[in-house]
Amino acid sequence: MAVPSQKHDVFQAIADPTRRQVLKLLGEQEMPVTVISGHFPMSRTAVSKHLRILADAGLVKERKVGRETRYRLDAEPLMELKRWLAYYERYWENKLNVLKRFVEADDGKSLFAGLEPVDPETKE
Amino acid sequence: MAVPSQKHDVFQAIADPTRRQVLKLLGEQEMPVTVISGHFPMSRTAVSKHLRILADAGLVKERKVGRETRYRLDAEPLMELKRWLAYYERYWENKLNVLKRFVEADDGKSLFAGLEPVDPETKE
DNA sequence: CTGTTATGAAACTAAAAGGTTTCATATCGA
DNA sequence: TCGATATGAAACCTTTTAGTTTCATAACAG
Repeated sequence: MAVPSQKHDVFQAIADPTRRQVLKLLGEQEMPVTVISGHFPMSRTAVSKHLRILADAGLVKERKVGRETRYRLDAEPLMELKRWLAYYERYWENKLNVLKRFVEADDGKSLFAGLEPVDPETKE
Repeated sequence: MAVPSQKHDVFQAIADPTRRQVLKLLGEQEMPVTVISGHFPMSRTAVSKHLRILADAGLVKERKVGRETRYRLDAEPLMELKRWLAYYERYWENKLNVLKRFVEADDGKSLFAGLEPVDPETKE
């Protein structure tokens, strides 16, 4: 119930440039497939498929209005991406990367190794 | 020169679960292909290909040490992802989403439309 | 009712992705 | 020098992906 069976995950969904553009477009405003596909050099059916993939990942929601289906952005699943990304932030935070990684990995023992191009390959 | 020709971009690179695991593994420590592939249920060659894709996206760096090649994480390209993601943060920040989007899009005119299920389909 | 519009499903295609196995090359160790 | 180790390149295979075209269905407008 929490995870709607998801054939496609967020990482996969945003891997395609077209789909990223679609997301951006739908951020502005809800719109039907025909309008969306007007922004792309491909058939409406192709865009429709992209929309299904996005919907699968939970990134867009659909709403029927008469004979048309309106699509809109749901950014919530991007939080997973954000969390994933957060893990790596420490690696680029600043010039202290090397030191920080070293300290965290080594728990403070041998504090001064690894600050030079010392290379763990000298391990024996 | 700035952009190293990149056949693969970051979005594509992290789309594959195996590659995400490789990244995580390499965050801990630099290591050669043989060691890396020991963590995966596939051939060394397959892992090697994943590494080339990651390297293509700039996410890993290689260093030759004798007969082996050591790979290590370079998280820098993930900043592009972070920037991309930042755009969407406003959509999940809090319950004021609807209001915020409306205000930003409309530049303050007609402040009270759109707060109800008003639906732009009533456009004529 | 009739024709037009909006859309998804189906069938098909070409190219890319993710693997495998085999082979060539370079470095190590003795 | 010789055999073992580490690795990338090549050729090949299978499944997915991104598109296309065609078709059926549902809702609208007269």
